[in-house]
Amino acid sequence: MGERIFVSAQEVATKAGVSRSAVSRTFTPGASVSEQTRLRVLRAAEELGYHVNHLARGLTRRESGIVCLIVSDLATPYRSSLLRALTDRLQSSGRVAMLVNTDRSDGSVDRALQQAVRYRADASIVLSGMPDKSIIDLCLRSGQRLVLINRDEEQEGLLRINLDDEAAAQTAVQAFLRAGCRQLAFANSAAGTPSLVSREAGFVTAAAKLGLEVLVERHGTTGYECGRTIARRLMTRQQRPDAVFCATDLIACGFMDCVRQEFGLSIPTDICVVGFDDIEQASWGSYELTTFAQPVDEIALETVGWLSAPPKPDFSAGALLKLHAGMIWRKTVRPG
Amino acid sequence: MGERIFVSAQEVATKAGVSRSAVSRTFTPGASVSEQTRLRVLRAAEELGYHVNHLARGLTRRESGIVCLIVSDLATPYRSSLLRALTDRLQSSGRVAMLVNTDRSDGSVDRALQQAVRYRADASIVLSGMPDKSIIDLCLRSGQRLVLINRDEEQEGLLRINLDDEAAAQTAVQAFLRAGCRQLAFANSAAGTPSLVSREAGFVTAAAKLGLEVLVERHGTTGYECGRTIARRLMTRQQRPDAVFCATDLIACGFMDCVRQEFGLSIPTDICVVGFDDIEQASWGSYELTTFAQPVDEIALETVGWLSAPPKPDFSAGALLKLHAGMIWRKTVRPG
DNA sequence: CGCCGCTTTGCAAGCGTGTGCAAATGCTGC
DNA sequence: GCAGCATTTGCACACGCTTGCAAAGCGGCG
Repeated sequence: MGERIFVSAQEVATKAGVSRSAVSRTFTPGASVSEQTRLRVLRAAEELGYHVNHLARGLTRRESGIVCLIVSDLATPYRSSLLRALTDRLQSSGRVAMLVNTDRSDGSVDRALQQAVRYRADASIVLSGMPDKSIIDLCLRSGQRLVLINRDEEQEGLLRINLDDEAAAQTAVQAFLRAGCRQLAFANSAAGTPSLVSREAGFVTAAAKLGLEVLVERHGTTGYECGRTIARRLMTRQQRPDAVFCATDLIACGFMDCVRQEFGLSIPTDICVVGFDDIEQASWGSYELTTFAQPVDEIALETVGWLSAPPKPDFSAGALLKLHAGMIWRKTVRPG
Repeated sequence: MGERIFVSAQEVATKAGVSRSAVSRTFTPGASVSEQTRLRVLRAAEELGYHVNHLARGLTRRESGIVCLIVSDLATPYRSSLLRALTDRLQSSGRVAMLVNTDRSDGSVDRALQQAVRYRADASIVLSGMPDKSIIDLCLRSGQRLVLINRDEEQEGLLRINLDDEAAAQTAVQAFLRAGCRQLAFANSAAGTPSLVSREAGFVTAAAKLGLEVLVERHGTTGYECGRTIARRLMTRQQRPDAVFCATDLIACGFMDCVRQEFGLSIPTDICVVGFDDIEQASWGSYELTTFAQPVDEIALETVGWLSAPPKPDFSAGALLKLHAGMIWRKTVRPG
């Protein structure tokens, strides 16, 4: 037990009666080996249970195949589905994902990136938090590719993927108008994340352009409970809203449950609701929430596409990608 | 761009005016270095932006610090919360998680474990699928620790963590009886996962002991839609159940939505429902589901505890840990 | 001042792999 | 049989780190 007995390329070489280089070349795609020795090596490797040591390989190749995913709120529906899409794409491109959970202390995004550097990750994908500029520099200097998803960071040399939150907000306003709503509201958490901020701002300005004011309410951390609390606040105002855009589907679910159960309202008759993310629960029978879909697969596709792209100065020098979040019509907004 | 310029221990050594060993020892807890040189090394390292290369360290130490998590259905509430607990505990024990998603093809659990061997992972934790015996052997021979969660595998030398599904099922039967239910049913998927199987078997035999028969319905893959379909089947039988134990909270949610919306029943007046897992949605206002809680934190705790334990033959030689799933009383079962 | 014991330091041999370079091999055409 | 060429092979160094071992430094005590 605990012997840690690995078979090395040398052993395979002796067993197959070739040099160690031959073994190495057999497992290096595109290297020069004759078919005959290749087969002999493969057979010997099979019998001995040999597997290339990727730590050693990463050491010499200066390319580990590791991509670091830096995530918080891992157990949240949207985050976990993005995570699934990313790992899936990464794996089918021959890479392997290293997962760093930054739920605990703050400043841990920086520590996560240091971890990535220590393991010589080829790239890091940040789904949460804002890394310090000095750490970003460290990563870039280490030749690490960096992708920030839904973050605002003006640094050059990295890929940023954002959604067109403003456009979505504008669409929401129009949908509410067509449904005949007069008093708009926005339900947000107090987290102040870039995407949340721009959804709110987009909604407010789009409404303002049409001469409408919106009641904005912010509270706590992004999630179900936040939605419930905001519903209570919003529905006890003298000016009750008849349309509310929730910054997140989770918030929307909480909002709807509270509004129905504690205020006896029915959706969309009394009040229209729109969410954002299109988590699985949004399609459940209790909600049937009209919402905007996070293009999770597209995000993953673009991300690992960029990782695989040759380092052309124009492309890999950094870019901002703005993806579209399409509206999913369900039953929480009255059709125009 | 893409220069991959790393600073090595040698450079730090020259800058600090010491030998390379001194640098290495500075970053090795418990090694013998004088405070004076330690500080000099740390300063030089800081200025140069040096970070120990964990690939190289893993090579010599024969201990990579990597733990491989093998998961399917990553985006599912229960799985993602278990994943969060595990990464959290792993990180605070100084390890790092490598995530392998086995959603795609079958046999991929085996490939995932091979991946773990290639990266010389210290351990692998399998949350899904059944690895082949030969691969398990490969892992054990490689000195890798292996943890199977909710899997049935009779192999020696690894840790298995299961829940006491039978006990939970028995508790459910009793709760239903106390609520005055007469016709029991079990809603399951067709996945045939060990935990699903033993929940069903436990429920059926516990009922049988009390002279009750249960209507068992299985369909499709474990999830919300499965619950809806089963509800339709169960509620159109001539013998309608008035109590149903769902193998999973997701199934229960689908079941409840369908039963309320398509059959106009109310819970728990017309029918009692119990789920399993205690996912976040179970506590949402639309469900308030009485269910059994997966002891996620305890699972994570036991797992990394075992990983850290010294390889005593009696303990680390393998063990079966049966954890308790406590009942969470909400509002889908009439109180006795 | 010399000896002893303890801590600190440097040397050098690994860990397992990739790869440039030169030697060896095989093959073709005369 | 031999020159000429393409392919295959082996040697040896490099990658960045840990660690056993012996030498060096340091302080105390007789």
